Amino acid sequence: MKMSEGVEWAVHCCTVLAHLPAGLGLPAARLAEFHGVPPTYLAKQLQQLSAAGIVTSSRGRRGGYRLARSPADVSLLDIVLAVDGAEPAFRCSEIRRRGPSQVEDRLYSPVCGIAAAMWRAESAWRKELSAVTVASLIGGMAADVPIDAVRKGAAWLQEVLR
Amino acid sequence: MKMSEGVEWAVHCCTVLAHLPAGLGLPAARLAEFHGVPPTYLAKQLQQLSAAGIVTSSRGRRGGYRLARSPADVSLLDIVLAVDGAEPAFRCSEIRRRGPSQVEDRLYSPVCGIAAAMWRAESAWRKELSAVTVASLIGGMAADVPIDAVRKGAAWLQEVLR
DNA sequence: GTCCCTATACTCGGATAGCAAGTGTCCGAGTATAGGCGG
DNA sequence: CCGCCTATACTCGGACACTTGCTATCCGAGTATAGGGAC
Repeated sequence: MKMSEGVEWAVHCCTVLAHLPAGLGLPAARLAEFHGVPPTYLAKQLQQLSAAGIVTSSRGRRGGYRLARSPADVSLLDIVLAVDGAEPAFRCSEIRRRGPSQVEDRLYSPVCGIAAAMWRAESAWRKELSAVTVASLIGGMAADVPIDAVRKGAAWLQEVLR
Repeated sequence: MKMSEGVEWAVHCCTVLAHLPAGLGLPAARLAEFHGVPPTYLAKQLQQLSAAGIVTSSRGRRGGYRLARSPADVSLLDIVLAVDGAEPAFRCSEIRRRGPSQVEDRLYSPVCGIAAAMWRAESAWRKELSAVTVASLIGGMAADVPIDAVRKGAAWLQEVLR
């Protein structure tokens, strides 16, 4: 089981977008440049974030992406579901109803015990992810990202937005 | 993000194997028949369970698979890791160290805050899975599986083991 | 000097190839059994 | 009648195609801006 590579990019992009001055947007090409990833592919993830209502886009000159909501209102779970898909990782194909031991459909319990256990675990996973927001990530970065990197990033942003 | 289809099969197989009389094995073909899945592909999952030390196999006539440990000592997590791979779903590619804001490697904290949050969530997921064992699954089934299905399954097992 | 218009350059969005991993299958290596043969 | 030996049938294990979905890319649709011209 592996998560799409684009999730990592999308989360990083959101933390960058959270630092934009209100009303301004940052083009996908700039975000790709900042993170050193293929611009054309990153565009795809940003489109999915846009479709999910996490970011808004504006076209044309001086256009780009910006957060659609407050950083505190965007959870890690929101981003993961937007980019990686919302359907659960475990899919029950109801094989318990096949083979020589099968009986009438109406006799089975609504959910298989194995699927229930799997979904309980996924629920715990989602709960942890929903407890983390872009705002809290940025808060953690303050004590985590090298001060020089912060400075260089801010300078770059200044340059690009001009 | 999706889990391998084989995980579901493997878990079901383990619950069946737990019902075998001590010392006897059940061939992959019989397990496939019981669950109504492709025999040749199920064999692959069983090989992985065998490699992980969850089941043991014996070749030749009257051979087959049986649980290597007590059902209470086989967790759902064991099976998932064996079949679906043990590496974490989220892989951090350290993109924070790329682009215009990069600084010397030694200045960065050992783990990226985003990766830490992701792995915390995965840890919660694994914790839930490790709390469920084949034994507890079987216990739950007692109240969950139609009595007629249990009876037919037991009869089929009797027939096959003869 | 001010307003308007047009051309331009820049942006996103969806449609389009390439590739890796999961899915599905097959045949060869190995072993316990069953039957036959000799004692 | 008993024990041994061989041939057999059945099992797992790894090597081999195929398909799906992720990865990566490109070109067309749309828009704000900048510059020039008219008033």
